[in-house]
Amino acid sequence: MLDIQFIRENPDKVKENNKIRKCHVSVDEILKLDEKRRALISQADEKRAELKAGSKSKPSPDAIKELKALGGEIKKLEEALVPVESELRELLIQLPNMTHESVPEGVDESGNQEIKTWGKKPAFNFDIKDHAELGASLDLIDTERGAKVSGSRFWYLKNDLVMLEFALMQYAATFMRDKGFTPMLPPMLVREPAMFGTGFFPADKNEIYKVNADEDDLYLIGTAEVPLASYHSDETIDIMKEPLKYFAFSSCFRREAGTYGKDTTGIIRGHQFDKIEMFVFCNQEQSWEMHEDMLAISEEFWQSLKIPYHVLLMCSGDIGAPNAKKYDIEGWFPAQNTYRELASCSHDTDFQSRRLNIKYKDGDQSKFVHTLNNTVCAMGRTMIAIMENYQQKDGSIEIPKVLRGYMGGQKKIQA
RNA sequence: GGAGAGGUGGCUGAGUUGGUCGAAAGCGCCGCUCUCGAAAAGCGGUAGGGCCGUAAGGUCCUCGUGGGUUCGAAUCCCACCCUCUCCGCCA
Repeated sequence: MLDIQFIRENPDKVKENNKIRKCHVSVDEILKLDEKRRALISQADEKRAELKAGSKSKPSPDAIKELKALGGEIKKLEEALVPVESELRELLIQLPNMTHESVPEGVDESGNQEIKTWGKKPAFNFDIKDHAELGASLDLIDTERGAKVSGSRFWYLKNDLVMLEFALMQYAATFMRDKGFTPMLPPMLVREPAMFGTGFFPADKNEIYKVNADEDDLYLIGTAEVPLASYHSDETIDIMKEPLKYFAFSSCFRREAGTYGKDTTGIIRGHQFDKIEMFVFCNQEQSWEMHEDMLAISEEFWQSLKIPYHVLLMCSGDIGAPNAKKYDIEGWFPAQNTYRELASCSHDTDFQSRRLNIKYKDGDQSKFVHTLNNTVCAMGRTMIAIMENYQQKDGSIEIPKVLRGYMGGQKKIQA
């Protein structure tokens, strides 16, 4: 959500931003409604002040007659205000965040800039398998029975792949704790305000599962970002010296509407996966540096797993509505001969904190916090990267050195 | 799921026969006085937000949330949310 005062004072900037963010909401319409709204409020306030003054002690019968009339006028103004406010709000919540100046302009993923590559892509002297083939031959993934029980895009993980996920979770959690982040296990069902506050509603509503639609107002989270961001909602937090840094494990649920036929083999895209996410509440002065720090933490993580990757600076047309700026880290997937998204590092400035009402005190000034989020480790995709990059000629999979300690010293996954 | 109690400012907690109550008191916090300094004591200040205004300031809204009754509501009515206690059930 943008500050209405900012829009009032910088309509051209907002219009320009809408253009590069592919948003078609009319800024002029917003300004018109805003003006209407303020006029109505002023009128109503004036009359209400009159009414209040007149009602202080017991008024005479004559005075009551007048006050009654006044009350009617106020009611009329209030009724006129209702549609104006709801229309204004409807438009405001559709506006994307203001784009940071360092973000390249572009219409889709073709506009993203590769700003770094790391690691040597493995050279194989044998015919490599993709992760689905490896999963089948080593009895690690059962997609057929997943579909039988729950439908398409569901699966069972089995045997050493399960143990590998537990090892990864343990490794990633320890890694983040050692970086000074507070470990969390959040609720995976949230109410509507949490979804709205983080920006998933209204923009991505059709991506979200609603539970017991008629009975409960609960939604399955698509990422731990939602409960983490909402953790401090309606609070004033103390972050002038140090930001508040958290990481959380959660399962993630996504409807994947409109992805028919996309990534249908293996476990690259499913309705449910496990992920560890980091989330930071930061003051406005330190947040841009924090964003770079978070990217650096991610890079260190992938380097420790020795997964080749590159970093993309996402363009204006390919970032989500809450983002002011975003980096993606894409890992090398040898069987697809391409990079695929492993992590997404976003700076949302005060877009979420305005909706969630999270502030901090800077001296005697009250300001909205900046929120940042970044994937630590999405288990499924990470395991694909491990399986494919670490596969051996004999069909086995080597286990990355840093994970072996969490698997009782096991070095390989083999039949 | 059944029965009951309750949600007031950073915290504790008054206020429920509707009328200068956005709200007593205490704690906490900030400032000043006293002191070489600190403590104690005394004095003063101390919620958030909208709108108008360069500002000073003015004005309105908010006592869980949303509606309603009334000239006037923290106080009355309705719906919802949350917390606590007891019973039942349960990983």
